[in-house]
Amino acid sequence: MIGDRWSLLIIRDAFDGIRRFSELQRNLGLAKNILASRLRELVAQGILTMGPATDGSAYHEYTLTAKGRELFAVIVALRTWGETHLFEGDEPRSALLDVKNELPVRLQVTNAAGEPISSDDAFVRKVS
Amino acid sequence: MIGDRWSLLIIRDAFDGIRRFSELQRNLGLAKNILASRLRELVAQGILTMGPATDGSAYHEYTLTAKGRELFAVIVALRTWGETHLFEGDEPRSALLDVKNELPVRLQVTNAAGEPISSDDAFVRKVS
DNA sequence: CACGAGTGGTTTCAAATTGAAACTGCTTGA
DNA sequence: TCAAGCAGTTTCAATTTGAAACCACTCGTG
Repeated sequence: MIGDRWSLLIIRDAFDGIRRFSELQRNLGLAKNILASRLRELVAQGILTMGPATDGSAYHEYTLTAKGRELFAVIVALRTWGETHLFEGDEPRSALLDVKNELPVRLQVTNAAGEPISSDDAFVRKVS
Repeated sequence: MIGDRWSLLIIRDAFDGIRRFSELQRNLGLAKNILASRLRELVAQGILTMGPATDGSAYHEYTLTAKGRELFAVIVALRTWGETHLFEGDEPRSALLDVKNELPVRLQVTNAAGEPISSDDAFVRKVS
């Protein structure tokens, strides 16, 4: 799933409201066969569904399932990191804003009490 | 960076304290040439650094830079999603816990006021 | 209602990437 | 001292990618 170049970008676009095959292809600039293959995989994994278009046309569109929408935090995290590290100086960038007040969205790793923590404050435990 | 199968897994292992080449290779089960190539790339991108080993041996080890450590939220998000969706039933899984109280770590997308939001509550704005 | 453009793919084929295995040279511990 | 481990590199076959051509269907326009 995360194991390739395009799947997460497709999911990101899906969160941005992109639903159509051709729109995805133009947006991402990937080959149509690769896009078709990735969409097939994402549908098979239950992250996207293919349904009839909502605009009345005979085409169909891809939308996120509940399982797919749960990737929101992943996309926000990657977007945040990318915005601060993947640009040099004056390149075009974008921000994720709250619909209501248009202030930037934030992402926090917290403990059970809701206090922000860093990687030093956490450890992994194997669970059988 | 996110554009391949192994880089994020290497970074995840780095957060788990894996620092040595051979340890990464055993853990991830990838070919040594691919691992060497990915480590080179990650170092070149300033996500990892290669330094002398801290255990006194003449070998060296890879550690996360500040830029790399800022990927913590991404790794936590992916880990959380994977734990709830990538296992069926009784397979081995792991949890990320707070060092102090051993309670699970959580991840939240919030607005500026700190209130949790979903993908419907946010939109992307292009900024020049 | 014909037709040119757009949609949503599949097929084909060359080029790039991956992965397994063998090989190398240095280090470590017994 | 010497076998095992570390940290790679090289080689080569197999898989994956990406560009381009092709195809069938649908839409809007005149």
